Amino acid sequence: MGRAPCCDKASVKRGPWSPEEDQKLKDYIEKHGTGGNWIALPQKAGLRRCGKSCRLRWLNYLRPNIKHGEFSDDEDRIICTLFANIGSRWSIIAGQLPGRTDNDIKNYWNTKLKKKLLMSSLMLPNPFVRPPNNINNYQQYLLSSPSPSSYSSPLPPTLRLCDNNYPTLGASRSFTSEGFSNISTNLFNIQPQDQGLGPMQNYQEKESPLIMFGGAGDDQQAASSSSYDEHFMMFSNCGMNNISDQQKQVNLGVSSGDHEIVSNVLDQYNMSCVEEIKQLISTTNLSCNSNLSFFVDENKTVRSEEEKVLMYY
DNA sequence: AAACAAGTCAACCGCGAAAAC
DNA sequence: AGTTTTCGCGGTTGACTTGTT
Repeated sequence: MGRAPCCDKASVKRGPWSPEEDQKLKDYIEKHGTGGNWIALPQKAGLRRCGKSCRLRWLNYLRPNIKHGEFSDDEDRIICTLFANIGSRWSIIAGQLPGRTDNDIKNYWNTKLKKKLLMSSLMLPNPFVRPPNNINNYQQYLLSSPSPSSYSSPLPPTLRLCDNNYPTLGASRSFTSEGFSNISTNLFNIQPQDQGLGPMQNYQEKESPLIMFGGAGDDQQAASSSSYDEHFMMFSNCGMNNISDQQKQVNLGVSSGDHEIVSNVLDQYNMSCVEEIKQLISTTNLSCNSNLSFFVDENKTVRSEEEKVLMYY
């Protein structure tokens, strides 16, 4: 036996709203408010509509100060950053964008922004590639890049999205996607067979700057305490399900120390995106069940990982 | 010009949470 | 304290529009 329907579907009108219905609903709510009862409202307002339908119509279309039309670059950036952090929590994201509705943002993400993001990810150079020594302005370096983008990126170019289920780097043998929004930001070149070897062995050899936000347990400690240097940084306390409180404390301690380390390292690279990354770190709630992983590597095999991104989408 | 494909977005659905009883 | 009702959310649908062949 299923749930009782909220209204008699046979007697209510469905489909697009007519201007007359809109006016009736608007007039009623402006005069009486919603009365805290959407189910009873349509009858009182003289509408042959389901209460849920009225609520949706009001919230998404009729209520005052709704903003329609193009999303700005700032709005794009807010949506992308929040999505990377909290996933498809549209109502929360909408809360940060006055005048926008969760439905609008969800549609915008699904139909446009996701693709826009992907295209910009494929077109822009890897911003974590260390600029040549004679270039001390990273913005300049990007502008002189041989692969300029015809797309405008809604994100700082540091953020590239891919499926968290793809093999992650060797540091992450205890890294899991449990409870993780299915988007994380990754750029890495580690092979699946390298997983489980531990972080330092792999990355020191490559002599590439790698900054990783994410990981847990041994990996995190190893990266943070034993041999961090300019080649490898880690910041996170993610993936800490099923471990002892004591271990959690260790990890949390490690990650709070890393924040400063990461900031210092980012400062060294003189990149235009540094402030955005710092912002991302500071706004990310790294709890046991939520995390942000962020892998960056200057290795030239980045392109193949981006093709995986394409497959995912 | 017609047929088809792809994109868009308003609206619907069903579920879990919260509130009311 | 347990049950029922309502709300709010995220995923999905499908009618309509736009683009392509």
